[in-house]
Amino acid sequence: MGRSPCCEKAHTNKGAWTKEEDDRLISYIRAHGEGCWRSLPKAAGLLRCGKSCRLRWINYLRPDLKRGNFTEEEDELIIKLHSLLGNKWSLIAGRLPGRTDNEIKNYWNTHIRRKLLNRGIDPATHRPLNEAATAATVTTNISFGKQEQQETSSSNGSVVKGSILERCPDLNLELTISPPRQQQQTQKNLCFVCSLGLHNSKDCSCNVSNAVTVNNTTPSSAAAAAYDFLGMKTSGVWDCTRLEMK
DNA sequence: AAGACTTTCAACCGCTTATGG
DNA sequence: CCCATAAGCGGTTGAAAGTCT
Repeated sequence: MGRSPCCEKAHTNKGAWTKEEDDRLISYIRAHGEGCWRSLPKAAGLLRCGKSCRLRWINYLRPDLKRGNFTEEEDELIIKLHSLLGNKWSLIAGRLPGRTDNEIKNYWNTHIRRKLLNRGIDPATHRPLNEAATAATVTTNISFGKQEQQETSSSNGSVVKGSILERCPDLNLELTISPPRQQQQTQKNLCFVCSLGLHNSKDCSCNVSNAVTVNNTTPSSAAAAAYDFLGMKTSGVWDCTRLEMK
């Protein structure tokens, strides 16, 4: 007994999209907005499944997509966010306006992985390769899912998540990162540091002072803490009570 | 010039999560 | 709650383009 198909495959096109299909999808969404993806293909006169339409729109046709090469700053941001979030491409994409999860995932697999390997860094653990080889089971990623949170031990007992939970039994590991789009609409000409939501950082060049609430810390100390955290400048022990960013 | 090999990235697949009745 | 359905996500695939020999 298999999973029911998402659409009637006999009557849908597959493979690369034609210019005409693109035009139909664009004009339909312009006129009606992103509504129900399942019913969209029929309404737009497309022989595609809703999933395919959604993907095409999100990854290729959306007008706010940046396209083009990634900048050095974007590279470094992706690396930092990946070290923090792991393969949560949609979360990472949420921090890079104009970039899609698919694009970032592809870019990671084709460029950044190699870049890190050339630096002698294991792309999976973000630790030096020789260290990663000897401590292969150590992970610095923060877990999100129920299943992952159940992983609290390993053969050598050195899983960071386990030790964090041991040291901070009340820790809420739910990490909420707000999308930057709304801020960017009201804050023009932000420096790179502030574009990450890290206002008041010592590296801020635009001097935008803005409230960043991280639990009970003051905005400025919270921002500084968050910067250190994202910049992995901690002295090896993360202040796990400050992980929640709203 | 041409065939082999490698790289890139759009698109697909199947699973998980969210939502509504 | 439970179930059905839709949306979202991450891993994977494969065609096309690029590079090497």
